[in-house]
Amino acid sequence: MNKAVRPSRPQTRRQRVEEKEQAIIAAARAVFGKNGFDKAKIAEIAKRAGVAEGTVYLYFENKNALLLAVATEFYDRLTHDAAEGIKSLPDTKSRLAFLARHHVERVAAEWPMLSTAMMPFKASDEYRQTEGYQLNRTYVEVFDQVIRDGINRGDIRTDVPLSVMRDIFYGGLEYGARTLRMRPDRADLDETVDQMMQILSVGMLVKPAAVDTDGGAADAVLDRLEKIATRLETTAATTD
Amino acid sequence: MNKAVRPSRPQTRRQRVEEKEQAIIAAARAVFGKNGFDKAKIAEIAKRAGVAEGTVYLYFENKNALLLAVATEFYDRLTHDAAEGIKSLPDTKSRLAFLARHHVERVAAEWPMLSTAMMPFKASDEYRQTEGYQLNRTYVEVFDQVIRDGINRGDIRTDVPLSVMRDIFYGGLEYGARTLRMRPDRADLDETVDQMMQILSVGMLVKPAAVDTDGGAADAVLDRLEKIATRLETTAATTD
DNA sequence: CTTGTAAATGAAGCATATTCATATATACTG
DNA sequence: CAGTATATATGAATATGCTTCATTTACAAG
Repeated sequence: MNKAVRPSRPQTRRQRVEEKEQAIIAAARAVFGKNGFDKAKIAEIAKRAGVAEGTVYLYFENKNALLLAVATEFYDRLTHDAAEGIKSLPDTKSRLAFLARHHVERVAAEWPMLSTAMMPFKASDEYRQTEGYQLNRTYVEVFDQVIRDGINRGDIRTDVPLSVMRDIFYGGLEYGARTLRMRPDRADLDETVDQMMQILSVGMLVKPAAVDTDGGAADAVLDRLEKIATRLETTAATTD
Repeated sequence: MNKAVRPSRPQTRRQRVEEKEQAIIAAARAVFGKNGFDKAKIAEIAKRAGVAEGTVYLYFENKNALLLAVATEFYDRLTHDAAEGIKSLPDTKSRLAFLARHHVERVAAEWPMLSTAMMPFKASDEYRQTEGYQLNRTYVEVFDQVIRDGINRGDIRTDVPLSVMRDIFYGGLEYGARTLRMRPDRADLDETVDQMMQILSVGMLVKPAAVDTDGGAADAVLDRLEKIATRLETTAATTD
């Protein structure tokens, strides 16, 4: 129970433990971020966190669990900021643009960690059973909601499944982020994202111009079909 | 020099060496493919190839070099088949469709290997200096050429850089391939690729060409429909 | 002050990639 | 064909790095 606040630095025992846990996570983030998961040594993480090697295992079951902790913090922030960012945006297009900008910015920043981070998860066919998958799932839920909303508003085409849109959106952005990071000329982030959105939005949005993508052919077919159907329904009650 | 062909199994010394090298690569492909790079044990590869553990290191500097050998074979085939496949295709749109189908099919098939395969390369910021990057570069050159050609023909929009198109194309397809592989319901590959192309082509192709987004399919349907309607109208002579 | 418990330590254990001293097979030479 | 140099092969030894564990230290309660 709480007796009194000791004037010394660390307060209660529990608090000191939490602090240490944070220190280890912070150290891990730094070391993972430097050269990726594989090259990161537990020894270095321990040293940075100011603990013995064995202590790390008092807090995390193994190296993967440590990565998961780092990834969880990252995804929590990412998801939160994504959800927060679209709140004030009124239309589907600007929401998607925001999500794209936000994603690329964050991913490009934490690239070394991320590229390897999800690897232990993504590698296997059982990816779906991993916690890493769940983190990602929660994150992309923000995107999914924007799309569903967009469909209700009539902004988004309905002939392509959500999952396909999601894959193209995030797959494309991830590659884009990587390219951005590698480029020696450090091409402008905003400009690149704009360009990506030019392709993506045209492909996903049902815009007035795109309604007529096929030159009205589909409409003509549908019209004609309706007429025939009506006629068949009214006349022949005999079908096979 | 070639003396005479010995009737025994292995011919010249050089040939036996090459055979063994191939055996090791084949074993490595199998083992990498099973559970990815990390979980693959050199010991198992050696056993499968019928050599001692140390022998592997006579042929390949280390595990990474072995992966590179496997990846090189994969990419060589991939690149060759891609280049071959588009040769007979006349228009930009069908070429892109072919490249997409081809890519997804191959990537989905060799997923466990690939997902980890490029990881040791992709992880670092020096990716561009790796041989893995070069393999990829050569491969996507096929795509780049299709796009450049498409631009000359006026099929492809010019307001978005090639690199952006490339990233979205292959990034999207990679994610799509992964999803396809994970799906328990094993969604139809062709259908999924079609859907992806619906987004990608609208985004990349120039409008006028997009008037005919479905390659004239709608027109064909309409024609057929008209004929059927006419026939129905004339035979069952009951009109309203 | 004593003692039980939580927390921490770093040396030992273990799994694997890689190296190396040694052995074997092959080709060449006289 | 024997002798020898060279290429090839071996598997035990080494190195590295994650993980465990017996021991120690710090803390809180009585």
